[in-house]
Amino acid sequence: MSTQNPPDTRERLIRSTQELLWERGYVGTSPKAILERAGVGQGSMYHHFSGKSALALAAIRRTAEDLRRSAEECLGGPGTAYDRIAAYLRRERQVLRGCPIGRMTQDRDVVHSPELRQPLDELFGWLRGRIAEVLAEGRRRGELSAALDPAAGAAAVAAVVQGGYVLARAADDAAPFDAAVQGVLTLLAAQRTPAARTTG
Amino acid sequence: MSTQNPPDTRERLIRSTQELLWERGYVGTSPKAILERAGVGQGSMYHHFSGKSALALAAIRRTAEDLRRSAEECLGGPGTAYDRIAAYLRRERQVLRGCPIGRMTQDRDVVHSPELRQPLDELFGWLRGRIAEVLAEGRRRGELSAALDPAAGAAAVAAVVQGGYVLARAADDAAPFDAAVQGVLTLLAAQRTPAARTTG
DNA sequence: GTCTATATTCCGATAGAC
DNA sequence: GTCTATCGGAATATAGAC
Repeated sequence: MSTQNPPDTRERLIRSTQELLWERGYVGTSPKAILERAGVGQGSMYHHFSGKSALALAAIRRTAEDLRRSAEECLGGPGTAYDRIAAYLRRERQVLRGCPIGRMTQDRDVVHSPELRQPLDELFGWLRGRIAEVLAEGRRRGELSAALDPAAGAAAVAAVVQGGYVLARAADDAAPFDAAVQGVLTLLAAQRTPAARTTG
Repeated sequence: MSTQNPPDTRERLIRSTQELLWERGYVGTSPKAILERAGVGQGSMYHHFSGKSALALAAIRRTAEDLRRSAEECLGGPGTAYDRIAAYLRRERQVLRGCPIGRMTQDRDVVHSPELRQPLDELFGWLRGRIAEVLAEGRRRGELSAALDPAAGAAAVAAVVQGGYVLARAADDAAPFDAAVQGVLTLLAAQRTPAARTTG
């Protein structure tokens, strides 16, 4: 826990690293670039962190926490299960920048390090579980068909988001992301029981 | 077009690059590593290619061609529209290695280069179009509900595959990929008209 | 065509002054 | 705590022999 005053050196280092990891990935992010963006010298970084990987770990954990909070805002919101999934899928995103955590899965040094991979595993594990809860609740309430498997449906919803980023970046256009979201929502809407179709 | 005899130097360079781009991405792949894997000297590479990016372009194009052929084998196969989508989603994959083309979308140098991004755009553009064709055909034949939008459904199917890789790599486990595929197939199965439910 | 030797720059980390 | 100076090694490319 750091002091919550004006961003100190340690805090600036973490935030610079969060940005750079998002933009360039782990391999593509050099300590030098981090220091320049943070506006501090090399000595500061090695005073606060043992090296690049320790700083990356702090940055990845911070980003994962932020994403989790942001997802919970939608998934824990009001409305039917379908409404909450739709809110999550349609929430504002910088589609062409991709997912700051999802991108880490394409970085060899990250997935090969148990420490660095752990926050990724935890975030996506939590996300799939949380979406599955919402779907299961919808089923219990009679909003959604009993034929829907919450765990599988949740994995599909989470995958559509991550894959949507990939398709959008390949096209340099957010349209494929939006189409994928629309596609899975249409499929999910068909799982609603007649009684639940008053919204959406 | 190269000679199709025993793999010559140029061919070995391309294949080494295909492997390394898959394993390490563009930024993480050095000419030195390519040469060592191909078993040739530095001079050979700069004789056949102008540099790293030209060699990467040849490798990416080759990989995209291979993936396209492989996808067409499933999508152009026999059976109902649902069967063909299911065959594509369930075809054998090295899930934890990820998609060799999808991973390129997380590489800054690749998406920022119009030349290097083009094969990615073409492959995923073709894939979404091809899946949409299959869905549209299924709708015309009365196998699938008229409520299903082929383009959006196709984007969702393609996204589930790409996102499935991301979830699996984060978990270091293929299970989330399989769950996502199962999830979207269950949703798609619900779009089949009663007459088409003799298979699957 | 293919090789080795070399050039230049950047990487990630350490040393030590202030 | 923060800075600059420096290290050993790797990245990408060029030069030039064979």
